[in-house]
Amino acid sequence: MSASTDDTARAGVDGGEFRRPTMRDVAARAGVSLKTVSRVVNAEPGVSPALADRVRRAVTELDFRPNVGASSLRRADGKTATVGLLVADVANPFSSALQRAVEDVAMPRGVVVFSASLDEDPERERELARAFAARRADGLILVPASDDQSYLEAEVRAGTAVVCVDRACRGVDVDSVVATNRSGAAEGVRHLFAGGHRRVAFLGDRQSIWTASERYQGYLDAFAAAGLEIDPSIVVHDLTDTGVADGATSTLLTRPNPPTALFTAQNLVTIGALRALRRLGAERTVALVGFDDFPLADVVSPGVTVVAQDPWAIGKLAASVLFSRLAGDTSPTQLHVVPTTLVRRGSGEIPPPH
Amino acid sequence: MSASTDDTARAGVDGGEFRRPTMRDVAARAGVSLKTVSRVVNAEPGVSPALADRVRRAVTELDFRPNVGASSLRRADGKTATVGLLVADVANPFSSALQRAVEDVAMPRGVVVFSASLDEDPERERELARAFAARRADGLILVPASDDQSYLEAEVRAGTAVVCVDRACRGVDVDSVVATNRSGAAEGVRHLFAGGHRRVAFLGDRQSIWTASERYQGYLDAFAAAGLEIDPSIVVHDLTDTGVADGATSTLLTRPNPPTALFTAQNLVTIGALRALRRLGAERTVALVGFDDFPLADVVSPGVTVVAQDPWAIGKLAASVLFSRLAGDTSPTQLHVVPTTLVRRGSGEIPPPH
DNA sequence: CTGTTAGCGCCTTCAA
DNA sequence: TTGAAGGCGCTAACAG
Repeated sequence: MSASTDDTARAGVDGGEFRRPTMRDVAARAGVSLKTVSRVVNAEPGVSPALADRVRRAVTELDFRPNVGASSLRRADGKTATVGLLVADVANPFSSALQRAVEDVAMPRGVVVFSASLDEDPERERELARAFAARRADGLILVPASDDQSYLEAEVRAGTAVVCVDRACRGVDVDSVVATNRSGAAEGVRHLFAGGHRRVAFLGDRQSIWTASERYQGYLDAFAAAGLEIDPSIVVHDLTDTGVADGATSTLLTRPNPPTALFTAQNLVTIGALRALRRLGAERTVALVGFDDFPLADVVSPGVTVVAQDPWAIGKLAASVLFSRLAGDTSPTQLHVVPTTLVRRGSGEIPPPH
Repeated sequence: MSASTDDTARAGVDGGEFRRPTMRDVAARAGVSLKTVSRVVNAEPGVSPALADRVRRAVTELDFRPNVGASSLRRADGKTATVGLLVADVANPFSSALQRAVEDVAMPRGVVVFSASLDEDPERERELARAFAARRADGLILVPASDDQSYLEAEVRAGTAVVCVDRACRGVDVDSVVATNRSGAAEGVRHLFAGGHRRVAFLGDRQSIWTASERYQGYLDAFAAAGLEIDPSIVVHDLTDTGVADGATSTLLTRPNPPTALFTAQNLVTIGALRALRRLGAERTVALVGFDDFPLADVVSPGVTVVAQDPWAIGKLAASVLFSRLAGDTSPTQLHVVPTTLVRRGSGEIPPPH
């Protein structure tokens, strides 16, 4: 039952598994040398049509799949036609739009994408970058979870292209693509001021996250420019998911002298605030401006006014930069800045009471 | 400038790139044999602590990264600690929740995930499955876009584990994990009947998609069980994105004798219908039940009643099955069925006029 | 406990 | 235009 007297395509493993056909098998079947098969498979010129045809037939008959790992081992450029993508959470709409954009640039080039979620954990960032490097990804697109990417220097020197997205890389000289977090946040808060609000609460994620602290700076900028004092009791950080954002919003709105408007600095925070507003029946009395757009922001009522980033455009740009580096572009690295836009949908235009 | 007289770590490529250190480099630096390095790197027993330490130091000093491709080439099991995930669209909430679940099962095992979007294109399915196979993914989790996966047979025979999700695989004997599409859809429609509706429209995706046709069957089942006639003029198929779903809903509701309730058979269709309902100011007069839950379904007003699938649970199950197959489970393949649940949120409880 | 030899599947270099 | 030899980085099988 487990005896393997057949030496062509059976593995010795039990369960009746077959050995994958190799170029040698294809060559034998087509009656040519291994190198000729290699030429045909890689579309190298200089093979007579007759031979090429015989090879192609053998390839389909045997269901031959070239082994990219083996070929990159010997190949001059060592490329694997693989890139890695590290985001905060693939289930977050910002991340998944980014991922889709990267895919859309990679696929037409025959490049496949590794992806992984970091959950803002610096250790996971390093582990997964290492895991992708061990699989010899040609490039890495990374939404940094840590504040120092110098651990990537060896990879970069070895020829791995790296692009940081959403937050700039630090400790290593590579390209980054970021949005106008600070000025965009300031614009959102100014919009609330323009509507007559003075008590504008800030709800944001952990300040150790670069974008979170930038957006908080924008909030501060807007207050400073308007000559207004900040009330630290309506500033809340460390909101890491919708649940805690919901709770924090409740607390804020049910205390004495509540804010008349909310600025939520991240999409999950916005959604949490939205839930709280609805539960309290306050969605038409308390103004809300969120940073980062999300699906259905236009369908809830009132629609949610946001400072929108374009994750798809950001991803496209990041991937384009990555591939041009892989193609040999050695110009100085750049920090690419993508503008945000204020999208008025109703929630941000609610006037203060009085 | 491009001369390379240095033979240690410089590549001949211009641009000053460095060759990656190999086990040989580590061995030389630690003053041991290559095999000893291999043992330490792979945590094989039988290396004296002193040597192991020297090796580990050399590894960090050189920033050595083992080459998984090369190792799998020689390794007995040929495994790459890599799985591929093929979904309809990573940017769709159902797909991205699924992806996250797969990741959560894979990561603790040191397995990384390739992912790709198929956009319901059968050709892309085959191309990407082939691309993942060429990189020797140990397993494949697949939301089929085509109705025949027999092209995977060679992979399966070669030992690649395959699990189909959302729709059962056909043409190849592998595990599948699906939801109760037909009975769930019937339950959703029955719920509208129970609320007094008789004119219930069906809005769905292309019937060539297995889940779409199953859900349509459920719609038919509910009508048959209730002894009601179907009005084909309020049945619309081929709704492939939110835009066309929005348009179709508008058309349906602005014609004479419009339906009093909508059954939308996919999350993007539900969202499109929602947009149309709001634009027409009909969200509180026309009932709506959607198949498949989506973020913020509870935040819009009224909340959207849905037949919910649990993509995270489905993904967890699919990944568990995959890894148990990879671990050697050879029991007969199964069709795992995950139940759907009706979630009442308001839109499905709107009564008919009169 | 440590090292040597051979070869995984493929591409490079070079010769016919 | 075709093919033979050698080696990429690593591990299996066997020595010592």
